[in-house]
Amino acid sequence: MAYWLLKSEPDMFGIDDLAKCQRRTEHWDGVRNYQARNYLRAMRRGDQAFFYHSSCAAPGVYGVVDIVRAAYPDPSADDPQSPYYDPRSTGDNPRWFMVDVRFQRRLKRPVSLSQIKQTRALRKLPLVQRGNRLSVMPVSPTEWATILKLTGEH
DNA sequence: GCCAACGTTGGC
DNA sequence: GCCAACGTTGGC
Repeated sequence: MAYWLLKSEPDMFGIDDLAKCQRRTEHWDGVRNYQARNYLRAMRRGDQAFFYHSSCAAPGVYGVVDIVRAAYPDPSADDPQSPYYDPRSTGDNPRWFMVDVRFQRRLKRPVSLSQIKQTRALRKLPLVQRGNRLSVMPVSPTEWATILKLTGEH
């Protein structure tokens, strides 16, 4: 099983929105960056991911989600009405993919970006690397455990 | 709102 | 293939 981190702007879609979804499950669609897409495609059912809130007053890790469906074509790429529309992606040759994620839990104590930056064991996280804007990134088992420790949950 | 950093686009 | 221009991300 692998670990990941998924960014989202809570004003658009936060961890609490996911908890309110039917079956607490939603498509993680709209990813339009090739590196992030490749990570999406590497995800397997049963993987876990941190739900990270970005572009907000207190950026950080707020919850844990389960990957409940591996990558499949993102239909918003084919929808001219969608902000994620990409005419270069076609039905028989899809360019963009999404996974399904299910709410697992909210962290009792979120782990802030500044905490993450202050933690030596997390220095290699793409999240805190200079200029990094990846919205989907891998998290090593050690990093995963380190972040959970920071929540005080163990 | 500012701005640094980055990815993408498109002319050549 | 180069690279300037542009748009986006995201912390502050």
